[in-house]
Amino acid sequence: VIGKNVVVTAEIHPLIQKLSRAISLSEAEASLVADTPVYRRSFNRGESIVRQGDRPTNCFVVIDGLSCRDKIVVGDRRQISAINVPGDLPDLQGVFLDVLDHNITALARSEVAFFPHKAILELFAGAPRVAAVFWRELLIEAAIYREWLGNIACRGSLPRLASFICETSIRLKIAGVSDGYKLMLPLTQGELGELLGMSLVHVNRCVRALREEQLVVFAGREVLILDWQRLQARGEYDPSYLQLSKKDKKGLPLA
Amino acid sequence: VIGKNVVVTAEIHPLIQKLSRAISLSEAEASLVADTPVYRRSFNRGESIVRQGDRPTNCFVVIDGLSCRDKIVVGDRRQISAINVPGDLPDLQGVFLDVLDHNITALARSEVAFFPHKAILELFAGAPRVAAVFWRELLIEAAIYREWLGNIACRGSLPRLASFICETSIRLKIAGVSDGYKLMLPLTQGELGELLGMSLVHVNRCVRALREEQLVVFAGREVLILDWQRLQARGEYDPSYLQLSKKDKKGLPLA
DNA sequence: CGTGTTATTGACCAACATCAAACTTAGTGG
DNA sequence: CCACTAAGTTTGATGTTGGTCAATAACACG
Repeated sequence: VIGKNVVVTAEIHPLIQKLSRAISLSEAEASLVADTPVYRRSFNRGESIVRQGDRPTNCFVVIDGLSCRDKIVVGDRRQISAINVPGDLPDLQGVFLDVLDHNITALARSEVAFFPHKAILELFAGAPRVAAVFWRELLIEAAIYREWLGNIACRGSLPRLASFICETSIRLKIAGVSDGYKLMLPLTQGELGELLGMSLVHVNRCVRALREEQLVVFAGREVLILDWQRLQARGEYDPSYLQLSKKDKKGLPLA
Repeated sequence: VIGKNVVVTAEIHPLIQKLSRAISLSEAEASLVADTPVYRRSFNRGESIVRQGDRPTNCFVVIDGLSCRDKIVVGDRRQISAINVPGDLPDLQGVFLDVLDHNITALARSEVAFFPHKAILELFAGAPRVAAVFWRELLIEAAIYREWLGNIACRGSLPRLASFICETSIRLKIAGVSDGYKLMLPLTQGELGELLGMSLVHVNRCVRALREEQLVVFAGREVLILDWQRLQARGEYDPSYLQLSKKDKKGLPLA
């Protein structure tokens, strides 16, 4: 739990850190945020941060690492519906809805900061600009789902994979954990398949195709983008749904 | 524009009507809501209510009719990513994000009530319980997207169509415009295809299959569910993501 | 060094897309 | 009321994408 004196604290309050990226907080807002108690916890790859059926009383912000939303769909098939990057607040759902309909699972060792629902409700009531940041993020999350729907429904497998890499590159770069070309993405090809709605075998074929086209190299838990523009073209990727600011776009050769 | 005296007004303020279904408004809340000015407008089938690229200054609540979110994905393919039913507030996006990344198009003659962004922001600041209603709805919308992702990615075409009918039946029933068995759904099979991510021809075959299995009849602009339970089974449909209350479930033989 | 996980490749097959054409329905104007 | 048109539906034939099965190779970890 962090005290009032934010600036000189060794550990910056994770919510302040997160919000400062989006807006510049006033003194009053900052101290309001700084008052919300947090406790940090780490999760290893494969661990559930929250589970389907849970009725959480806490919410959390991702400080570091990578996680995903997932759900068992039919018999044994798992669907991954979203990737969470540092700065995300993936469990707003728990604040407003009773019971969780999916899991959030760590894909890499992740550090998260929990804080009580009550705190975030008070924050929303007391600092509308902070609430607006979260409205925006939730709306962008919805826009990402729509984009994925379009990808899975309309595009072939290779553009689908290419689009995913483009999107994730941008999101990791905004989150400050990638330069946009070298991505730390510890996903197995099986997980990529659960994400993109295709079989493990076919993911492999697409990965190979992207390598042969000199667009992307998959190296263990890293992904290297060799040619951003051609990759974007291959994925017919238009990032407008991400609502990027000019600052966000810097450093990526977006068409 | 509606005055303060809500109860005796001939036309009930559409937002009050909408919110009363979710929570019981206090006097103070009701009068706050009643103060937000609205103007109504009708749209014919095929008309855009808002368009990709717009920077709207107004938001709207659907009073009656049916509409969808849609977007041109690749060359000429349109993807429909969501259906809006009466009571929905589909353009919260415009309040918090600059530019719209998709259209909202009327699928049947629709009546909507517009009100300025400023009004809804004031409402959120002044009535947190009202804000909570909209948080919930946006989160459920996101849950619906996730469910559709799972459907398109994991399930065959017939369960996909069956699931869509189950979901829409429930949503129309909650909206108060269907008994859950007879749905007013003026979608062409082409539109169903854009919605489910399959070709018009294949939609037709699935429609026929559902008819032959005596589960659903498509009659012009109406859909009749003959056997809810078997339809649900055929679609492997689990509505938990809709966060239904007990009241909502009444009248539908959900497993 | 062995054991389990992940990646890679090939062969085969099914679901669904595409193409093409006939048929039905609804709307329009004479 | 009928003829005409446009939109939507239905059906068949054919082709392709990507799934499934199966086996091997490369790693990773104790």
